[in-house]
Formats: sequence, structure tokens, C-alpha cells
Amino acid sequence: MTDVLGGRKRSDYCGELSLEDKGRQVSLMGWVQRRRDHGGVIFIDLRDRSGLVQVVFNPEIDSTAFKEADRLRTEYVVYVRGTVRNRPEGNINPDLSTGEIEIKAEDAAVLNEAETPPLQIKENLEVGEDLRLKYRYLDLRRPKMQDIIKLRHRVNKVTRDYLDEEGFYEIETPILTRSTPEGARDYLVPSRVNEGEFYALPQSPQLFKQILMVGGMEKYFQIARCFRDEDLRANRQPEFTQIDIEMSFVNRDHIFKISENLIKKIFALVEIEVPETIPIMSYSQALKEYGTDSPDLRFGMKLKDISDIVAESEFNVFRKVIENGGQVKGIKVRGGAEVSRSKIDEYTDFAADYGAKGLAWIAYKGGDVSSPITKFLSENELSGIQNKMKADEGDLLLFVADSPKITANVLGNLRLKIARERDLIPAEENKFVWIVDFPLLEYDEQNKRYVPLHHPFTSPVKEDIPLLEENPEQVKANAYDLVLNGEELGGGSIRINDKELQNRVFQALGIDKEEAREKFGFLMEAFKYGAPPHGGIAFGLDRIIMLLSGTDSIRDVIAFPKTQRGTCLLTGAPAEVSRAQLEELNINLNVDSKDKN
RNA sequence: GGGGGAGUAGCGUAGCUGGUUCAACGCGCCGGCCUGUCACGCCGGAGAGCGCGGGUUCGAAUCCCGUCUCCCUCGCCA
Repeated sequence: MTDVLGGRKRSDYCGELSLEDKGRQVSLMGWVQRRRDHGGVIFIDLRDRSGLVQVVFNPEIDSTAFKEADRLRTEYVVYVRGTVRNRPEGNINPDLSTGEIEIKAEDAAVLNEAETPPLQIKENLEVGEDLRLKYRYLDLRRPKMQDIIKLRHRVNKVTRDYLDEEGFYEIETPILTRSTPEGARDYLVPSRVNEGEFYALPQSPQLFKQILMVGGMEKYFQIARCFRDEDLRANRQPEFTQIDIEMSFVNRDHIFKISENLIKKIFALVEIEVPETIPIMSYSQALKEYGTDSPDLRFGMKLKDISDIVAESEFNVFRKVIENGGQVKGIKVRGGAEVSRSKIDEYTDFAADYGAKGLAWIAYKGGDVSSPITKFLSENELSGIQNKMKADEGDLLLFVADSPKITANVLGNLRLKIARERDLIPAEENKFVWIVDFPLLEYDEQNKRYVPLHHPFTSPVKEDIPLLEENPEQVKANAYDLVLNGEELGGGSIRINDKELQNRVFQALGIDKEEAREKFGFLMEAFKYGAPPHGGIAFGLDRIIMLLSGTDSIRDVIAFPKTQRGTCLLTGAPAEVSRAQLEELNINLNVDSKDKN
């Protein structure tokens, strides 16, 4: 067997060399970032994952090496041996971390040639993302991608180290498992051995981690891949990763403590400070004031309810909505009175995207009140509104009248949009908050039944348990989300560990005994044999990496991500399979094989 | 399922109110020159027929229809 390196051995990484290494002979291996041929002297920027260093080839130093350098092209893989020396006076490159030194080449060898790459390996690349994904291995050579992948590794490492210190076991759970009804659409995998039956890929290891608690593992974690067959977004992939945690014999505060410590260690990697204790806000307050359960607390512009002021109003739009159980809420855009009508039209369209039927506005401009709705409002109502909204000259008020859900959704998103537009968000600030006291369940208008807000194993808070049958909507869950700057980092709950209580929750959800046994029988069975009190949490690893690295696409934090249609541009997945494979699985397709051009 | 944006040399774009810009500019690439550059410089060169299919027209990147792909987004999804 021949040694592909010909006995050569790397001694150093390019980017780690400095003046301290002056005079040392080093052996480097990497890629040619760039070649500058001056006829009599050739410079090479040599790149490995640590960075760049300049190599000088001079025929007076070594003519063989010089000749080899003549062959070099972009992205050739090369070996260079030479001496570290400081650069001549006036030739220092302050933009390069190794800019004070260079390598005087004494030997060089091409380890592999490379075709001209379809995209240039440089920091400020201007390339379509589809091309980056197709040639991901080239994209990954870019320093920015290298940094992100490295950061991701370090987050994994910190997570493992910390949780290990705290006595957690890292336990793998099945990828091939069974489909469970709630939540997202499952990815299915046909079973060859069991004709007509399917595995599902896990949406999360939820059931397994609870069963591990019954199994006496007490403290479990996993950096777990999860799969959901739903439409993609800038921050959503069909397979994504969670830091999944479950503990026995704990209450909410224990989970908070572990979570806060973990988040502290993770964010320390990018020198973001996490407060000693993270403040807590109720779900109802978050929804009331921010219109969302993941509020961005870095700025104000809170939602204000003016329903009581306009309940009896002449203005039908407001009054009728309130009569029908809706509400009228608004936000104040400080200094927003000067915005153009077309801007307000834009806000109206934006509101419509989130389901609003309209957007009412009042502008306090030039000592006057300008608004299409004031003529329907009494003096009292107008002053009431101005008081409630604390509106001053120059302010713009925007109102939505609709069901509480739509009102919150519209204004919550409008608040964010306007804040971003008007640059009201202090970028340097970080506001962590725990959101607690979620409703246990929610009425699903579409299917006319209650569905769990979190999942069906979430424990109700003790005081509300008696309400389960009479007033299920009033029941609060012992669930919590950790939110940073309007982004949900993770969420979890204390679980039900009592069979009776679990049955009552199932009942409230309209899941009868039969169905419960069918779907979760194994969990119910497990709970018969001494299930400890337990609870846990799961953090969205990809989104955390996005925040830490300041990227706005989840694709940038995953080595091999999928496109919006769930395809992999690198491998061409998903792809058709052979007839023989399908036959073995007893699968008949009722689609024509597609012809792509 | 709905709304919006994009698809022109290897890459990023311009041209898109149709015909002496039916293809240009920058980067990259190839060749030559250059012993201190580092977005090297200078000289020369190759490379696309405008995502794909169809139509309108004397004539289409430029207009129309269909279709594929990528991105953002509502719904969906924690």
C-alpha cells in the first residue's frame, strides 16, 4: 500500500502561525486560495480550516518548488514545506491574521488537482443559494461556513459536557418508530417484513424519554434528530435537531435551573450573557401585551385593549366585533403620524395576511386628528382612546377589531414589522424570558374538538385539575417555553405520571379509552408500574445556532440542508426507486413517473 | 392549497415600452509579460443565444400561455 502523502507529515495549521514561529521549518497541507504570479516570484495563499498563510516561491530558494508552484491553480490540494519568516519591511498585510509572516517554500507537491470550481471560495460570495447547496462541499470551505459548523460542534460539546457533569445519561431512541396521531404529519417508512405496515420517523423522542423515566434512568438527554413532514420556512427544516432533556423527581424550578445553566454555557461561547435568573411571564400576559407567546421584550409598543371604550360605539365595525366576543386592540407608533397613506395601505395588506379584515388608524398630526374612523367615534370615545393609548402629537395608532386570536396575531406581527422598519429594536440587548401557565388545551375550530397546546402528556397545574371536565379551556398547563428576543429557544412541561389523571386529560381531548389504548397503550401500560414524577424540556438546536451565529436561514447552520420543497440539491433526494424495491415492499404507486426538464 | 419575488457566459448582474447592444459589464478561466504581491498589474483570448415547451409577429431575453426550479410568506408546523 502506498502512502498518499509520500511520507510527508503536516506540522502546523496555516492560520495558527505567527511571528512566534519565525525561523521554524513547517510542513503545511491545504488548498490554494489564490496564486499571484509575478514571473520571477510566485505567491500562494494557502488555506486550511484554520485560515490562510502566504507562501513565497522563489527560484533562488528552490527551483524545483518554484516549478511546482507554476502548476498550481485555485483549489489545488498541496503540500508545502518551508521556513517561517517575517515579511519584508512594508509588506505586512494587516487584513490577514498571519499577515506579519510568510512561508519561504523549500519543497512543494501537488496532492491533488482541482477543476475550476463553479463558485468562488470567498467570504463575500454572491452566489445563488441553489448553487451553494448543489456544491455544498465547496460552500463549506468558506470561512463563514467553517465557523458555523465549528460553533455547532462546540455547542454540542458544551451540552454534552455540562449535562454529563449534572449526571445525565445520553441515550439514543429509535428513528424507526410508530406513528402517533397528534401534532405534525409523519414521515413514513414501509416495513418489508410486515406487509402493509409502516414505521414513522419521530417528530420528537417524547414518548421514549418518558418511558426512560419509568425505566429508572432518572436523567436523560439526547441531541436528537426530529422529523416533521410540514412545509418549510426560513427557520424550518423537515429534519431538525433538538437538545432533548427529561428528568425524574423534579418540579418546574429544577428544569429551569438546569436549562438556565445550559443556556448560559452555550451562549458563553459567543460571549452573550444570560441573567442569573431568567424572568417569568405568564402566557396570558404575553398574549395580551405582545400578541404572541414568544414576545420580543427588547422594545415596547405593547398592545392595548380599547374594547371597553368602544363597546357601545356608533362605529359598527368595533361594536359588532365586541358583541360577538371579539376585541378591539391597538398599538401606538411613536412619531408615526407622518407615514404616507401608501405605507398605511401596506400595513393594511400586511394585517390582511394574518387574517385581519381591516386596519383602523388615527394619526395625531399638526394639532389635529386625522383618521377615517373618527367621524364614527364620540368625543368621549376619542379622548378615552387617546388616554388609554397615551397618544401624543405626532403619534400613529393602529387598531384591529377581531377575535382575540386574530387580533393578537395581527398586532403581534405588525408590532414586529414596524419595530424593525423603524429600527426600534436595540440589537445589542438580549431579553430572555420564561413563558409559563399555557392553557392545557385549545379549541380547534376546524375539527370541532379540543387539542393539546403542547402534547397530551402535559400535566395540568394542580389547582386547575378540578376544572378539567367543566371548564377545560380554563385549565392551565404545567408547561413552559424559554424565549429570547422573540424567538422560542425551547419548551417543555412537567408530565402527567398518574394513570387516572392521564385518562381524564384524554377524555377532555375527546380521546376515548379505546383510542388511547390503541395509540399510546404502551405508555399507559408503562405508567402502571411505578412511573416517577417527571418532566423535561427540548431546545431547538438549529435555531440556537442561528441566533449564536447571527444567520437568518436555518440552511446556513446545517451541513446538508434541504430546499423549500424538501429536496437535497447535492444528492438529488428524494428520488424514484426501482420497481423491484417497490415490489419487495408491496407498494403500488398511483402516480406517473415524473418528467423533469 | 394561497400570495409575492427570481431564473441571461463557470459565477454575479445589465439589457426586458419587441428589430444598428441578439447580447454587454464585473469576477473567474486560458495564454503572454512582470522578483514583493496579497481584490497584484499590464496585454491578448475563449466562453451564453437568454430555465424548459408552445404561441403571437416579417422579426422575441424582450409580448402571451403552459411548465420546471430556487427564495420569502399565509395556512400548516412548536
